[in-house]
Formats: sequence, C-alpha cells, structure tokens
Amino acid sequence: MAFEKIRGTYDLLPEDSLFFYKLKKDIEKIFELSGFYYVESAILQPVEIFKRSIGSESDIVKKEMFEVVSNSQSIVLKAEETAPLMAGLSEKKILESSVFTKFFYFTKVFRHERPQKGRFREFYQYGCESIGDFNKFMDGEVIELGKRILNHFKVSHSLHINSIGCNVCRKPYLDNLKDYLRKEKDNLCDDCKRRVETNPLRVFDCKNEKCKKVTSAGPKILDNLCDDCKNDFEGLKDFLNINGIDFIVDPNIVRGLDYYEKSVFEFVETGGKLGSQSTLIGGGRYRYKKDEIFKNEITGVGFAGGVERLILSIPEDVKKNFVDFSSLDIFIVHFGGETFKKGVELLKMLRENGIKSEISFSEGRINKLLSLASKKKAKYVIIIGEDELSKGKISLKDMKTSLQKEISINLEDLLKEIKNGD
RNA sequence: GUGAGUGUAGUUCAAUUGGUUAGAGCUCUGGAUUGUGGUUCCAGCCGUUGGGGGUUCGAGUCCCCUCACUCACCCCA
Repeated sequence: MAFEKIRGTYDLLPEDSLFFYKLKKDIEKIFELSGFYYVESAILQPVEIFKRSIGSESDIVKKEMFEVVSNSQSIVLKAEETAPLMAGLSEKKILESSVFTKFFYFTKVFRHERPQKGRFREFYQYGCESIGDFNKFMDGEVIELGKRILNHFKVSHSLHINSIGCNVCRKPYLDNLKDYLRKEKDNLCDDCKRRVETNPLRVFDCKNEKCKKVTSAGPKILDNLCDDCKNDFEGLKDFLNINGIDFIVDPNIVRGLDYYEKSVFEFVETGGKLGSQSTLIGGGRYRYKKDEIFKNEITGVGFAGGVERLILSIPEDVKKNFVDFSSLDIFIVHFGGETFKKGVELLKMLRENGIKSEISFSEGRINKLLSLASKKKAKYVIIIGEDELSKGKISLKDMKTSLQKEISINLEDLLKEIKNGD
C-alpha cells in the first residue's frame, strides 16, 4: 500500500457504515422526540474559542489541537462542540427566544491524542445543550435523554453524578483544596503533584492508592457547597428518584473542562467492552461569561457522548438486528429487450409508491440473479420473462417461502400480494 | 507525549532451531443447473509476508529504521 491511513482516523465503509447510519438516525430521532433542534458548528474554528472556554491550561488546548495551516489566522479543527455552539448561541436574539432553547448535534471532533480502544483523533460526538439557569427538570431531562439513548441500544451502564459548586462556592473550595494538597504534596504521585496547580479536582480521579488516601482525608466539595448549590443538587436527586433513574453520587466525577459548574455527571460502561476509556457520556451544567467571543453570558446544561465508544459498547446481536432493517423489498429480474423495458417501468412505479426496490444490472442466468437477490435480502423477486410478458403477467416469488405465482402487471394486485405476504 | 506488544491472501489463522515453489478454513468467482436463490459437490482466483535497509550461501523467521494497529499511562467522549 502506497499510502497508510492517517493515525487515529478511519473510513466508514460497509458493513460498519450501515450500522453507523442507522445509529445516527435513531439518535437524532430520540433527541427530536424530546423537542431538541439540530445544530452543528463549523469544523474550522478560531483557537481562542477553546482557550477561553475549556481553559488554556487544559491538555486539550495545550497539546491536543489540530492546527490548520493558513496564512493569517490561528485556525484549529474543533476539539469540542459546546464552546463553538455557545459562541453562536450567545447572540442576544437567539438567547431571547423562548422556542429555541434545546439543541442536539451529531458531529466530528478532532483531538491529537494517542489512539487506543475507544479513542480516535478524528471522531464523532453526539450530544445536546439545554439553555437556561438551573432547573431540576432541565438537568433531569438531559440526563434522562442520555439514559434513553444507552437503553435504546441496550448498553449496560451506570450513572454517576456530583456537584462541583458554582462561582460563589467553588473558588473558595478550590483554594482550600489547593492549600491542603500543597501540604500533602510529598504523599502524591508525580502526576498529581502537577495536577495540584493545573486541575486540583483531578486528584480525586487518580488511581494511585496514596493519592486516594490523601483525597479521602481532605476537604470534599459536597460538604462545601453554598445553600443554593446544595438545594439544587438535592432537587436533582429528587427528580431522578421520582423518575426511577438509578444513580451513584460520586465525588470523583469532576469533569476536565473549565466551564462546568453545579451538576456534573457521567455514564460509564459496565459491560467490560470498553477497556480503560469507559466513559460513554460526560456532561453537566456550564456558564460562559460574556466577552468578545461569547456575546452575552450564557448558562445551560448538556452532555457529549462518543459515538465510537457507544458502538463498541453495543452487544453484537443488537447490532445485527439494526442492520437487518436495510433489506430490500423487491428485486426485479429481467431478460433484456422488452422485458427490461417493462422492468424499468415497474421499478419506477414501485419506488414512487415507497417500496424499496432494485432491478438487476445484468440479464439472464437466473440462478445468479436469484442468488444476488438472496444476498441483498430481497423479500420478493419479480421475474419478467418472455413467457410472462406474452401473457401480460409477471412472476412474483416470495423469497422466504419460495412460493411463486403469476400475477397481472398491475400495481394494486402487486401491492395486495406483498401486503398478504407480510 | 511516554511505555509494552502486534503486523502473513478480502477475512480468520498456519508455516520445525533461519532451509526449496508461503499453506488451510471462510468469503469471492466459475461450473454441476443457459428460467429458479439458500444446501451439497467440483474447480479456480487471491500475497511485493506493512514499507525500507542490514546480517546470511539462504530471511515470513534474526538486527536496525519507519509506518500503521493494539493495549496501558496521560487525558477525555
């Protein structure tokens, strides 16, 4: 092979593409049913959007951005969907709309990380954003949607929730935590020594036993929430309980990006299909402060899920069932000449009536063509030969039962036969 | 970015301590069957052994470089 694929990328080809296509349509449908509207930001973005929102100290901004060579501006491939969307949505007119407050997307995202199971450099995220200040119904609806998608594809999972406070209580807590961790620095692993300054909450996520000991003895964010945040968190838990959604309060859920506040949550895969990248969906509540990029302050709640991770988590038999939907209703077999003309006429009629149908591109060798119809999973085959044509009829073969009958060339008769067969 | 492992037909895997012409199942193509698919039987196609360099009389096998994949760290979806 002259050219190797670019690392961390892949092409969507049959049969993977068939399932992907179906999955995308199903996810979109689920969002639509809850009143969410489709949106998608540009792939090319100014780097500032990500620096301002997810933090210039985050790994994503520091080392995972794909830069585009361009003569003037600093352009990157989007590393995330929420920030670019918020930049656009922060326009006053859209914000003031009482109709357009809930959005969903299904889009490509780029991050220059070392690929591994469930992690790519060019990949898809699906997700949603619900704009507005904290409201347990809003946060609950978003969480419920995440769960609905996972349930739709029969993915085994658990929901972890936490609150990381707001701009009132978060800052004092973080300062407090930093002070504590600095004192305990000698008892932390090398990674965590670094994290104390860059992202102290992340220390809670460390797998190292020594670090766990330090965090378990240190200040907890849930004990340091302001009254507002405390009430909001309790409200959300009530809502989830009332709706029968199981959850685990997990102080280790901290989210990596700067813009999060209050409710944060993760859906984690529990079937052992994902390896170490087991987060299926990550999300929470966020606040974008007004500046040159975000035209007005904007708050909301949303989540993002990795499509490739979702696909990896879906049981094989479930995948198979979804792809079978792409079978063919009718395959038309002809023998050239007049029989072909009649076939084309029929084909047009069938398609205009919403029946998924194809005609053979070659003629004769009926055993080959039936074999092809079989592989295409055609439910019926219409055979148009000289015999049939001379009688003004066609043969309709039911591929499941092998039964075949001659019927007149007439759309209504044909539709009736197909209906009976179902 | 760091570490470890892997790379052989379309695919799943073979190939003795380095030894002749790199094999097999499935898939695919053709035939048995030129108007009847799935089953069966027969036949056939398919490889620069990821790429490049080196050691050797001889390399799929050993060494170096490179690329890709896999797993983990890190980070996150």
